[in-house]
Parts: sequence; C-alpha cells; structure tokens
Amino acid sequence: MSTIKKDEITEELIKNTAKRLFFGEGKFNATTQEIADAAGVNRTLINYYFRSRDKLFEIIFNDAQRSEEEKTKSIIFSELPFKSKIDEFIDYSFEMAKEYPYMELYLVTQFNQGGYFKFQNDMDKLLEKFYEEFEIEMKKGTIRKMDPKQFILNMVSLISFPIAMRPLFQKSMSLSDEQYEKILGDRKQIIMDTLFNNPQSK
Amino acid sequence: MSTIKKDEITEELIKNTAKRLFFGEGKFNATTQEIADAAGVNRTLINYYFRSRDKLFEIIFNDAQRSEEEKTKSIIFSELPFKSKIDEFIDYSFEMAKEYPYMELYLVTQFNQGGYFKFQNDMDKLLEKFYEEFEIEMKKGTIRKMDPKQFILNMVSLISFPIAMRPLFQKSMSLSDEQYEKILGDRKQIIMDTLFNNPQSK
DNA sequence: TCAATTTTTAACAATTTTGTTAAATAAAAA
DNA sequence: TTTTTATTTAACAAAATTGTTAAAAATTGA
Repeated sequence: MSTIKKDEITEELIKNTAKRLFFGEGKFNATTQEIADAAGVNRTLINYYFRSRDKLFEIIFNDAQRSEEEKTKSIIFSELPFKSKIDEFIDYSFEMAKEYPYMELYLVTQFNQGGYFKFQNDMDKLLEKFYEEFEIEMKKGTIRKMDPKQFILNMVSLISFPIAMRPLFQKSMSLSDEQYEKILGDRKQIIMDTLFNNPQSK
Repeated sequence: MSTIKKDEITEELIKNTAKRLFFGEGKFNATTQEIADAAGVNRTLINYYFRSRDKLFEIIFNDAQRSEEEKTKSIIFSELPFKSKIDEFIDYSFEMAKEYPYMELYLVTQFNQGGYFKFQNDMDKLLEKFYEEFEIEMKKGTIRKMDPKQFILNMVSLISFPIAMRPLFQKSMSLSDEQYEKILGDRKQIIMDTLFNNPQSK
C-alpha cells in the first residue's frame, strides 16, 4: 500500500493547476472546464473534491496567503540586519512572483468583484516589528526620513508592479521577452539602490 | 436644432458608466445588465448603440488610451525642464487615477484573458525623447546611473501600485479610508524624493 | 478470485448571459 | 399637428457555465 493515495495527488493536481491558471497565467475567469482540461481530468472531479468552484478558490487562496505570511514573518523576525531582511524579502518576492506573478492582481480583482477575504491578521505584529527597526535605520541615515508605511508601499510597488504589469510594460515599450527578462534580472539592485541612501554612487 | 442629440448623450452616458464600472470600480466582469442598470437605461440600448459588449469595450479602451497618450506626449514634448515634466506627469497620473484607479489592472487582466490590443505606438518616439533627456540628467547627477527603462518602471510603479492595489494594502495594513487618503496625498513628494538624488537630506 | 469501495465519466437540469427581433411608447423635429 | 427619431418593453434563441445524479470503470481488500 502506497502512502500517497490517488485521490490526494489528483486533488493536489487540481489545486496546483488552478493556482497556475489564476495566479500564474492571470486567467482570472478560467472556467471549471478549463481548469479540468489543464489538469487533464474530468470536470466533475472539481465538484467531487471541492464541492464548488468558489470552495476551490477559497482553498487555494488560503494556501497561498498562509505560506506567504509565514515566509514574511520568518524574514522579519529573523536575526538579520535590517538591510539584509529587505534583501531577503526582495529575493523571496521575486522567486514567488516568478511562479505566480498575478497573485496580488487576482486578489484585488476578486475584492472589487465583491469577494470578501478574511486576512488572518497577525500582520499587525509583523508591521510593528518592522516599524521599530525602520525608525532606527532612519536615524542612522541609511533611509530618507519618511512614514514607514510609505517605505513599504515603495518597496512592494517597486517589486511587484513591473512583474504584474509585465504584459502592459513590455508591449508599450516594445521589448522582447529577452529584453524584459534582462530588466527584471537587474531590478533587485535597482530597488535596493532606490530604497536606500546608497553611500554616494561613486 | 440643438447641437447635442439625445442619442449622443445617452451613448455617452453608457460609455461613461461602463468606464466607471470597469476602470473606476474595478468591476471587470460587469454584465450588460449591470451596466445598463448603473446607467439607468434599458439593456438593449447597449446592443443598439454598440452592437456588442466587446465593441463597447473596444471603444472605451481606445478612448482612454488615446487621451492618456496625448496627455503624456504633451508633457514629454513640452519645454519644461526634465524634473518638472516628471512632476507634471505624476500630477496627471494621480488625477487620472483618482477617477480610474483600475485602468491598468483592467488592461492586464484583459490581456491575460486572451484579449489583444492594438497599441497605436507613437510610444516609441515618446520614449526616445525621454531617454535623451534622461541621459543628460544622469550626467548632471540628479539621477542615479541606470537604464532609463528602469527609471520608468520605478516611476510608474511608485505612482500606480499603491492606488491600484489600495484594497489590498489598506486591508493588510489595517488602515482607515482617511489614513490611506493621507498617505496618498503625501505620495507625490515621496516619489520625487525617491526618484531623484535629492540634495542630501542629512 | 470476487465483492466492496473508490474514482471517473456521461448525461442532464438549472441558471446566467448575451444578442436579436418586433412592437409599443415617448420625445423631438418638421 | 404629423413625422421622425429615440427609448423601452417583452419575448425569444443560443451559448456558456455550473452543479447533480446515476452508471461505468478502476482499485482495493479479503
């Protein structure tokens, strides 16, 4: 008897496929049929395993949110120096975004469609910790004086927007896939330079 | 004989309502019925004036794109100094975003759904002009050395993301409407400071 | 093996959405 | 007024999507 039951891998397969379609390819309106086709299974299996399309949504959303929050927490509450935390966070975000570039977009669009989400907000503690360390850095002069919330907005914007909006940017700037990949590859350094008062770009 | 025909204002009303729903409220899947209701007209009028939902889409998209491009062009090709152009561009973007915060999101989501868009690319000339001026500023030292495309990504990201992703940010940072408005109000200065090597804030 | 259980499939009904058509009503122009 | 145009209403057909149910197929355990 194998430890992996068939239904578990099929269930997992459907979840991963849905994730890929929604968060990875931005197919926010993918039908159950499309999901089933992409997974190579019969459509009714989705109802069999998840009861409804909405339920499937909810599950993969919670999955994604939980793992994201855990990782962020582990970085922020680590013993690394502040700048390294930001460094790590950028790395992680890019890694995540490589697989699921449209996650945030999906959340916002669902939100605007009237969907409600329960964010399990341990976020508050996380932010508080961040604000504390941020104050110190500001006093050291490595960061311009500003509301720490603005810093977070800057950081997340600089990271996520070029990835989430890639189709738009790439097309309107007439760039090839290779060119855009190159740009994204260079971005980490650009973001660090932009966020921190670099010791005079000599 | 009046210069404004009734059908024109109704047609306009439908267009504006659709714009508001799609770009303003992020209701990307608004049905023809919902649009008609929001406009206070009968659903069949949408077909009467625009033949199909897709056609309506196409029209308001082109409208939006054209006016956006014109405005950008007028700023970039103006006689203003570089920094003032950026200043103007930010102002304009915020003004636009106030009415239609989800425009870019809408475009990307449509794009990913398989929609194709013909961008009337005079963009190229515009970008070229921008790159030129950017080089000069970099040599003057008002901007850190970088690929001008990176600068554009930075700028647009810093402007648009906090607006487009507002629901997500506001919720996950537990901010009230007033608090978030305050933050957005402060953002222009933050963005300018972030984009340009400000004369040492020591 | 064979019976029981699990998993998959096919067929169906209900709902939603879109777009069409024809006729009725309202408004504007002549 | 009459005529024309604009708008609404109602009825309908077609398509897409979802979720249910019962039967078929595969698998598991005895």
